[in-house]
Amino acid sequence: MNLSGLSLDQFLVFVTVAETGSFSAAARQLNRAQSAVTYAIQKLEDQLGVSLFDRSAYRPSLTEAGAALLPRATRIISDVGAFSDQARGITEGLEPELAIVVDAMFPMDRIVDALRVFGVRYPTVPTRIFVASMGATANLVIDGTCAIGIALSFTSQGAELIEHEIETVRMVAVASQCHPLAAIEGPIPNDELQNYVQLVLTDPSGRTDKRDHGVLSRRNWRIGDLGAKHTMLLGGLGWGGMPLHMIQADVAAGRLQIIRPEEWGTRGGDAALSMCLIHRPDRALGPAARWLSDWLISGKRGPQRGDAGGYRALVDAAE
Amino acid sequence: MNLSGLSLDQFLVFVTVAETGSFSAAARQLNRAQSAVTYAIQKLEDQLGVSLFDRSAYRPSLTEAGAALLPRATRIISDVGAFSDQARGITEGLEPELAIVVDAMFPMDRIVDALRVFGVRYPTVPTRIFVASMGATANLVIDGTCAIGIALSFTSQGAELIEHEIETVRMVAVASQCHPLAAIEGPIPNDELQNYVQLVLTDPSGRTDKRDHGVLSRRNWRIGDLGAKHTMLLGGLGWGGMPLHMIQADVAAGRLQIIRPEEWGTRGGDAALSMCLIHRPDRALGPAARWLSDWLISGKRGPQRGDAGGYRALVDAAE
DNA sequence: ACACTCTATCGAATTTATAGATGAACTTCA
DNA sequence: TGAAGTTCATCTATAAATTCGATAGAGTGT
Repeated sequence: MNLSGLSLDQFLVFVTVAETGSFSAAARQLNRAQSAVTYAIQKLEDQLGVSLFDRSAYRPSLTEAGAALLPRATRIISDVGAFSDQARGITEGLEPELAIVVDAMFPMDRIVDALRVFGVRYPTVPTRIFVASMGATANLVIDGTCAIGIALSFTSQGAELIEHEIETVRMVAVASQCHPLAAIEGPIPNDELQNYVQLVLTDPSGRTDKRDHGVLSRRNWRIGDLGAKHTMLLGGLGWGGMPLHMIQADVAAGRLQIIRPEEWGTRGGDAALSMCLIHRPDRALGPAARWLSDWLISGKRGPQRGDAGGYRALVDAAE
Repeated sequence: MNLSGLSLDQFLVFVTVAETGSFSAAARQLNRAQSAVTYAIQKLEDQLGVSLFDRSAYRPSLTEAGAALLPRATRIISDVGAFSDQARGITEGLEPELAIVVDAMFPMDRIVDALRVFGVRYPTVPTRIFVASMGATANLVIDGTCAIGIALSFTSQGAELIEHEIETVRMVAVASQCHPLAAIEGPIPNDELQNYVQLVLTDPSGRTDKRDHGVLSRRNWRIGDLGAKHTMLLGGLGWGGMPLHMIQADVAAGRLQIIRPEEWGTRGGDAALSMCLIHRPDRALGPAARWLSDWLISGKRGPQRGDAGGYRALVDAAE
């Protein structure tokens, strides 16, 4: 990698001259002698082999080449600004980056919504989002990969994790429209269900392997990924439980049909899983993580697409 | 704007040390003394107030802060590389940037396809795409705003522009499914059409105002924008001509119905407009513009989404 | 015509980066 | 376990760069 001797300062001077429209004005703005500005630009032009400003008039004007190169220079300067902003944030106690893990069953638009506001509130904190299933979610928090996680509450049992309930996800059993079970109205008895393949989300982590939740059929296909399960349900490979919010569109479009296993109905009405925000008690959350946790726990919603206010509304929401 | 005294060289050293995993190795790679590398990193850490490497072990390792800041530094370095690549391209005769204008009727995916390959062939040439209607297209080429344009051939008549035909666009008359005309099968006589509003694309530039193409009705609504015309047709406000490729999906979905004005049918079968690539004869095209022209004139297609080969195929297509 | 502002240039002073040498800590390998 | 080879921090002298301040020539505006 070769920088051909270019320096950041040259870019800054280039951008400043382009903005102010004059070498002298740029010098004043940068608190430097005008000759320093002239020197910097001349050297930059020498190094690039390109003339950036046309000095034939009283005030210099960008050449075609200068105009074409300016956007890249501006971007470099603003990236450097972002770099030092982030560094300053770190010195002031902000976590360098924030990793979170979200259970695949959790409605992703809640997360997207929160992160939209988060990005405005903490522009310098890079975030890393993992999506995992069941025990794997808690594991990423336990091993410290992620500062906070959103998981099914029972998956973190046994580990010392702090839980805050933030939402319940309604689970429904569904089957493809073309599946035999879809034709049955009303509660479906157990022994009928047992004739068909049940698609069961399996825990790749082994943390909850012992427990099986709502497994009614003898013929189980175990799938590690909720998206894959979704696809298989759509493909008519079997029946299985899904979070309501993920299959609502399919039900409305007639691609999937909600079915009512007898046992699910009696056992506590419709199945509702409670999702918790979890984090390790022995690791203090940084300011950004704390803010995001509070936001999610409080159930706040940011301004929605189509709301009035635009970016301004985001800034307000971020306090 | 304050750069807090940061220098590009520091970023380069930072990235190099992170890549090589050692101060000494970085020094060798940069052809500098090891003390210079140590000095650069120390100074950077001082300026940021953040420790970037943990030197407690034999080999330095990135601190958490260093790891978080590294991506931004890498990006800055690569942006600077792009900047000097672009500058070098300009010195070697590449045009600083390429502006083209495309008639709204032209199938945009042809352009997107060409630009995908173009972006690989000429990564340093920023492109600017205008979309305009009728005479406005030619005007942007005539006044020099755009080096090349894609326009209906008749819109450039009278001006000295070089034309190359590259494609014909089939025009069809359509009306909303719920429009009375949609119910009529077979050719529709003129005096029947005259009872309904015809939506006519108007030329905002005045270049082709004299000529009216295919205007059959007495009741005309003139619209300056093809997308708006599309929307109005969908809304059932009238009938009008549209490029076939733009309304095919609507016809298939039953939102629009193709109708057959008697006069259109007799006058030269189905209306086909020939689209030309145009440019000024008195302005030599730069290498990038010439390449793009040749590509479009030759009717080449780049690798499509879903084709094998991925990025490699793009590079091959770009020669 | 006059005062003002602009850019280019020059020399001197200052700041900054660099190589090279040295020492302490660590790794590797026999 | 010991010897040879690395690695990084530190120091000094030197080389390179950037900066200022002054000056000159040219354009602007009143």
